[in-house]
This record gives sequence, structure tokens and C-alpha cells, in this order.
Amino acid sequence: MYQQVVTGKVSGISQPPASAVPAVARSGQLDALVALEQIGTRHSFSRDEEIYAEGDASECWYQVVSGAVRICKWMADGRRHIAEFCFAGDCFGLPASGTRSATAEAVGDVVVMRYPQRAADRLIDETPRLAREMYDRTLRELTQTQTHTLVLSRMTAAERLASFLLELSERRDTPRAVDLPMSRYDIADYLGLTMETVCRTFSAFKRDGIIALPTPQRVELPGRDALETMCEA
Amino acid sequence: MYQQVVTGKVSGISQPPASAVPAVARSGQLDALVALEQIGTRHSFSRDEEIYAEGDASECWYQVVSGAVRICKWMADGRRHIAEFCFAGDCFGLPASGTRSATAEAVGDVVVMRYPQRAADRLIDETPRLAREMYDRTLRELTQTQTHTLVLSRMTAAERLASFLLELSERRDTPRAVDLPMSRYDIADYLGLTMETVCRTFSAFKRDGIIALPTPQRVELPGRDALETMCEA
DNA sequence: CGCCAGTTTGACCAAGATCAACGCAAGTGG
DNA sequence: CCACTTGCGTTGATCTTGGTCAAACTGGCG
Repeated sequence: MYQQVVTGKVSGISQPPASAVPAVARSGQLDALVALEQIGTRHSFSRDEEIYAEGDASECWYQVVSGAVRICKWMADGRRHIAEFCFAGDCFGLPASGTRSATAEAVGDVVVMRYPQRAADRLIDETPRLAREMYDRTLRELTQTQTHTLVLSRMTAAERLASFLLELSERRDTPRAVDLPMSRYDIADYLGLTMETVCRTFSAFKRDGIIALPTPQRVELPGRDALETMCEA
Repeated sequence: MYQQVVTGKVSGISQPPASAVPAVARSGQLDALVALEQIGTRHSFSRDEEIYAEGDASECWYQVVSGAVRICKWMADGRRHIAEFCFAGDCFGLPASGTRSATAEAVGDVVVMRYPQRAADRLIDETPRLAREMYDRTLRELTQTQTHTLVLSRMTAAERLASFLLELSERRDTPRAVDLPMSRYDIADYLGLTMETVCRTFSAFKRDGIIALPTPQRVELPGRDALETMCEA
């Protein structure tokens, strides 16, 4: 059912651009990370292109340089769920087993670094600080995913959308407004709702003056406090 | 709101019993794990006792020896979500940050090993194979949690319960029947349903001959195939 | 025997899904 | 340059699943 599809305009081996460095430098482990970056290759994907598919062999993992990636799963009858959106600096496709447990797709145009599994593993095994960094990242992501299960299992549509807007606002460090690179459909599949409910809830927030929508992809947050109150866990 | 509560009949430092060893021996890293076990202490908790609370400082992590533990989160108005059930061999409370992001409670009577953070960290840092083992465990758990987000966001009540029964049956390696140490309420809060819906769905499965319920806590699975068909992802 | 906690069942209700139409802006081609 | 298409996004009407409220059942235990 899932076949490997060769995708992306591969631009060959190269150093990552300056914009990729901050996420990495933050950890203060430059020596190890320079080594890591030397084994990585830079790749571009365009809107809706598949980066890897559920069921593929996991031979490498990725870090987003620019753009956004969605990690999704399908059910046999076509129902889709988006487990996660990844933005600049986020890693994805770390292999829990030999096979991909989900599909990764470009939300818009995207640039990623790709690290071959074997070489990265070797580097990780001989660099305790890198091992620790990867471990900590994964633990943080686990915590985040567990928080998302609370959203999905117990929050109303309004609370889910509020928590989504705040999550994006915090992750991208833009407290007054949020840009939505993904479609209403993507948001719905991330929040366990339908596109229509997402729209209606956006409209309700707008009516109540909690948000403004200059364009469908730009959300201003005059009523940030209201959103925060709404989804106090 | 969440205060540290001293809980559990602490039985003092001791070696783990034989029943704790298999989970650990499986990884084939006996040297490192023996060292790990030497820094652990054994503790017992009784039904519904709190092991740690959301907001506590994370100073240690745990591994279940026997019994079951639930990891849960509350919303301000009392809505509860169970992120995870842990059984013999499972680790919990690995610290993604300095503070607990969820509460851990004993489902029934439970025995756990507790590992102080500092000592375990030191051991992990100087034992690459142990570091790798912890990292791999965490990645597997992340994958499992992401699968759970699919269940919560896109599956019907029947599909959720089917996936739950199969998950337990596989984790505990009992293909023909499942024991439920937790209440209907716990199951509901894990599956994002109400207790009543869980009951009704059990009853529907029973009516259809998919399961038998000799007692409310024991489920026999004559119709395992039907359950599998039901939640084909 | 009666109580209690957990479970089951029933009647009714509501949040969100479904189905359908409409709006709107960005192409596209004549 | 303007009709036409196309792909999202928005809104409305209706329906369904699962939630809510309430009562009855069951097994263990003082």
C-alpha cells in the first residue's frame, strides 16, 4: 500500500544556511553539532510533496530548516490524523523502529536537512552530549504529545482551537499574531475536528473580538487572555 | 494547587525481585542494568495512592515491578485525562523538564523501583549502551503515544474500545483474554469517552459475541478478528 | 440482611458531523 | 481584459454519536 516515492528537488550536499544554526547553537554543543551537520544533506520539497511514507524503511532523520512539515497517519477508509506540525529547528523522522510509523509531507515549500541513520548513530554513540541532547529533545516531544492527547480527549472545539493558536504563538515566538501555513483541513485533522467546525469556531472567536482575521492565514490575537483562560488545563 | 504528598509504604533499599528482571534482561545489557538496579529503591503503593503529582519537582524516575500505574492530567474544572497505563517493566516519570507534567497514581496495589535522577543520569552519561536503551524506549513510547492521538482524534467509540482491548492483549501477551485492573472510569478517561459509553460498547460487543465478560474485569476475546478488523488503522 | 461502590441500562439532549450551497480570490485561456 | 474555472473558506440546515441525568442491578462485606 505504501511505496517509497522519490521526492524533492535534491540540491546536493551542502552546509546548512545560517537560519538553521540557531536551533542547534541553542544547545551549546557546537563541536558535536558541527560534526552532525557535516553528515547532513540539504533537500527541498514543494507544497504537499511526500518526504517519506508510513511503512517505508527508516534510513535517515530530518530537521526542518524553513517551512512547515506535517506528520500524518491515515485509516483504511481515508480518515486522516495529523500527529504533529514541525517548524524550523524541529527534528522529525527519528526512528523508533525500522519502519516509518507515519507519513511526512511538506505543508508549503520546505527546506530540510537529512541525516543518514548509520552515520548519525555512530556520532551519537561516541558523543555523550549529543546523545543526551537527542534524548532530551525526544522526552520534550513526548511530553508535548501527551499534552496533545489531553486536548484531543477532553477539550471542546473552542478550547482545542484556542490551545492550537497559543501553541503556535509560543512555538514561533509571536505573541500578538500567528501565521497559519496550513489549511483549515490540516488544522481540523490536527485537532480532531472537521474543517467546518474549525471555520465556525474561528468565526465565533472573531465575532467575540478574541481574534482578527485580516486574511484566512493570518490571525491577530487581541484577546490572547481570553484564549488562555479558555484552555487552562 | 498540586502539593507534594508523601505516599507509599516505603520498604527501604533492596534488590528488585526476580519478577522485575526480565524486562531489563531483555535488552541484553546486564552489566549496565545491574549497576542501575543498585541505585534503585523498591516502593509499594496501594490502590489510588499518588506516586507523584503534576507540578512536583522531578527528582527521580520509576519502573513498574508489579501492578499498574496511571499517568493522568486534570483540567481546572475536574475533567480528567489518562495519558498512559504502565505495567510491569514499563518506565514512567522520565523527566522532560524539572517539573512533573502529569500525576502518577497506583491503579491497584503496585510495586515500583525508584531511580534518583542524578545518580541515574551519571550512570547513563558514562554508559553509552544504557543511554541508547533509554533513548530507544522513549522513542518507542513516543510512537505509541502518537498512535494514541489517532485513536483519540479519529476513531469511534467502538473502534477506541477495540484498539484498547487489543493494545492490552498485546502488551500483556495474552491473546485470548484480557484482565482489566482499572475501572470503567479509568478506561473512559484513557479513551476520551464517558464511563457510560464504555459500558454500552462493552455490552454491544458482548451482544455481538465479539467478547465475553465472565466478570467486569475479565474480558475474553473469541472475536479477536472482529476487533482487529474494526480498528485497522 | 442491607449497605456501598462499581457497573449497567434507559430516556433524553447537545456538540459537532454531515450535506449542501455560496463566497471569494487567484489563476487561465480565449 | 474579462468570462470561466478551481480551490479554499465560510455559512446554513439537518442528523448522529456520544454525553448527561437518572435509576436499577450486582457482588462483596460488615
